[in-house]
Amino acid sequence: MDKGKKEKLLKEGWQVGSVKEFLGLKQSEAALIELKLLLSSGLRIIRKEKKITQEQFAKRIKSSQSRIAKMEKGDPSVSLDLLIKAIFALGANRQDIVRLISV
Amino acid sequence: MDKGKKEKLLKEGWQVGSVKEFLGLKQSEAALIELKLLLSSGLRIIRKEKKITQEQFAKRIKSSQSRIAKMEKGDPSVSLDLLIKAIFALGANRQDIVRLISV
DNA sequence: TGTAAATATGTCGGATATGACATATAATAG
DNA sequence: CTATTATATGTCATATCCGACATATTTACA
Repeated sequence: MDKGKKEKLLKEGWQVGSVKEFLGLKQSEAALIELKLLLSSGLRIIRKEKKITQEQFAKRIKSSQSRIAKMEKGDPSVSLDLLIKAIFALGANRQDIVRLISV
Repeated sequence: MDKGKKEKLLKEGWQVGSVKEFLGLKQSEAALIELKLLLSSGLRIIRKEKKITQEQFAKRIKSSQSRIAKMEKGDPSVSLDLLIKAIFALGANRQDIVRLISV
């Protein structure tokens, strides 16, 4: 490939090395899902430690029981924002989050 | 407060200890914002390490330059999901995320 | 300086996540 | 078993976030 063309392609985003990066995108999707699952199960564990029901917790954070259930089940409709907001609302701090997602 | 009433209130969410928990909610909001800011600046650092512009990066992850700018500036319209997806897309892994948010 | 590249800011229509609700299923006691 | 309580699942209207675009501002460097 000639130099000028390569530069142009690079400027446009990928093209050069695109297959690898396509995999990269799928990888990062997978990494995000893994992360969410770690937080989902962490949320459930912490809530149970606090000995409250999904319904009680939902009222505290002005959400709904069904959404809490979805959070803890790793439902794809649940955002990272909501998950982490919920974990913080249970009294956890950043280090607790770190512990949850470190393996 | 009599026992039955307290149980009923607890069942409804907070009421008992509500001021503390109100603060707790604001605290968790603050914690979430702090977290996002750590990731925002982390994203910028990693992108610069990779020596690519916001525009190039945007094309790779099928986003837009303006959204990348907002991510890195900690704009409130940017979700945690998008931030972390972007960081993963730059080749980072979970441990890298952990490093970014550990103080 | 000037000027081109990079980044920031504002806005918008469409896409996705939200709480709420109904209802189904599972778990726990009596 | 069978009530009662807890959790799960499906759906919906509204709220929020998204990429895209236009444009302003900042940065880099001749």
